Parts: sequence; structure tokens; C-alpha cells
Amino acid sequence: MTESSLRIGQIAERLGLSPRTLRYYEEVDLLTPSSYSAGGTRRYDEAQVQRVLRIRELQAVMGFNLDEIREILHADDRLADLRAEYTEGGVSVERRQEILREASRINSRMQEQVLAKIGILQVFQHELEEKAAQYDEVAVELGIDLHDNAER
Amino acid sequence: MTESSLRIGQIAERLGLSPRTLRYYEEVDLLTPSSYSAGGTRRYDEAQVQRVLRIRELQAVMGFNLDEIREILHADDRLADLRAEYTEGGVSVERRQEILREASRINSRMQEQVLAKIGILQVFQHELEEKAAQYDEVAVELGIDLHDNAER
DNA sequence: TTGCTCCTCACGTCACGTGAGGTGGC
DNA sequence: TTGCTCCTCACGTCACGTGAGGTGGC
Repeated sequence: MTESSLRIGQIAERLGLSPRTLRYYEEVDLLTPSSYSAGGTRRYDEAQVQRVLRIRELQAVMGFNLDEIREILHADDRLADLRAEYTEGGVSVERRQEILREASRINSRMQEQVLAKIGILQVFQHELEEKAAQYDEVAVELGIDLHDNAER
Repeated sequence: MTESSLRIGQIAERLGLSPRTLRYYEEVDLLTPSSYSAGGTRRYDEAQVQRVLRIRELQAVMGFNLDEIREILHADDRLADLRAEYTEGGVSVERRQEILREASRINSRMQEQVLAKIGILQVFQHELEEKAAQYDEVAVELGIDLHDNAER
């Protein structure tokens, strides 16, 4: 019924991962299809694609495990609810403050981790460059050019 | 016999990982103790500590699995051999060129991956900063200060 | 000699991979 | 109706974690 809904194989290919991975995320309560057909076939749309991209980012780039990611996504979901309800009232101010504080704490922790990772990677990159320079020196002594792609 | 050799529990604690992890690395041919006591107790020295640090770096920062790391370390080992034998001769020039080319290719691939990761992390960091700014706006509307650590 | 640390099985766990065997939808 | 994709078990794998039960070294 939803416009342009996709089957599991289609979104798996689009995302570059296996159908099994998407079913597993559903199994551990990280991802819910937008609907099911009468026969049980899963349907997904753009919202699910974005959610999986977020999961993968948190997993591969940040190194969180799926339990931690579930917590973060649920905090995100709660903040989205907060923003939605903010304009129409209904939730107490105290509750809104509480959720906002939690989201802010998560954000701060993630910023710390991202900056730390960037620092480590930059040090690592410098080490690689120094090594490459050493290789080039030895290459000159051996009479070859490591950067001549036409060679070979 | 080697000066200042350490037992498995000592280097595990120094490295912040479990004895089991070090035994596992040995099991999959990534790490060999410098010696064993008559009773079978493993001994390690500084060279092993450095090797484990390298393994962890490649694993956590670069996202390689242990098979890939074994390949990289063996390439490193071969290059160390090359450098050692370089001054005393014995290996053919062709063989030296071959090993050097391989090490250079590995270095280039790793540099590409490191730079790609840094780029992703910087985009991610910007997104986090934008989100934090939004949180701060909502916080003002709710009459709280998210960065007042004295509060609470 | 007493503890604390070491040893080797060996089963458990997390995040999926990989068939086995069967039903569903353009 | 024919394929190709989907479905649900269910066992396998990688990188360790976690005891069980026993021996070793300052």
C-alpha cells in the first residue's frame, strides 16, 4: 500500500549486505519492516533504508555492538517523538527535559569517541607515510620505481 | 634467560586484554611467546608487546580480521628480513624488488582505507555537532542548560 | 608448604553465513 | 504455470569469554 515499497533482496542489494543480516536485525529488535504481505514477505521503504545506514555507521565506524546501537536508536526515536509532540503538547516539561539531557549525553560521548578515533587515524596515517618514504628510498637503491603503474 | 621476561597475566594486564586472547593469537599463529618454562608457562618480552599493539591497531582501527592481519604482519616480517639482509647481501635483487613491491602495495591500500575512514568520521562529527546545536536550541525553550555540569 | 597464577580442555556467545526444504508473488 | 525470490529452521564460523579441574613457580 505504501508507495515504492521494496522486498528484502532489493534493499539488501542496495545496501550491500545480505537478507540474513536484515532478518537478524529484526530478530534482535533493531529494524521492523514497514509491512508484511499476506504470505509473510517483508516490505521496506526509505525510512528502513536510512535506519540500516545508521546502524552500519554506528557499528563499523564507531565500533558499537548491537546492544549499544539499539540503545542509541531508541534514544533517537524518543527524541524524534519529543520533537513531534513538542508542537502539540501532551508530555510533561520534566519528561522532555529528561529525554533531552539523555540525548545530549549520548551525543557528547559519541563526539569524544569520534574525535579520539580521528586522532588515532591521523597518527597512523603519518606512520604509513613515513614507511612509504622509506620504501621509496630502498626502491631507488634497487633501481625500481614503486609508483610506475605502467610497469608490470 | 632473556632479561625482563613477563608471564601471560602480566602482559595481558599491561595491554588491557585477557590471557585467553593472547593464547588465541598463538593458536591462530599470530603471536609466539619468546620462550616457555619447563612446566609450560609462557614468557613474553618487549617484542611481543609491540606485536600485540600492532595487531590491536590493525583490528580495531582498520577493521581487518585476523587472517588479513596475519598476512600484513608476515609482509612486515619479510620486509624486516629484507632490511636486515640488505647490508650483508645473500638475497637476489629480484627477490628484494618483489618483496618491496608487495610491502608498498599493502602500504598504499592501507593509506587509502585510513583516509577514507577519516573522511567518514569527519562527516559524522559535523552531523553530531549540528545535532548538539539543535539540542541546545530546544534546551533554551525548555529553560535548562545542557552544559551545566554542576546541575544534578 | 601455602596461594596465586599458570595450564588445557571444552562449552557459550555475538553477529551473522550458509545450506535444507518448502511456499509466495510478478 | 514456470522461475526466481521469499520464508523458517537450524547448524557453522569467527574471535574470543568463561568456567572446570588440575599443575607450576616466587
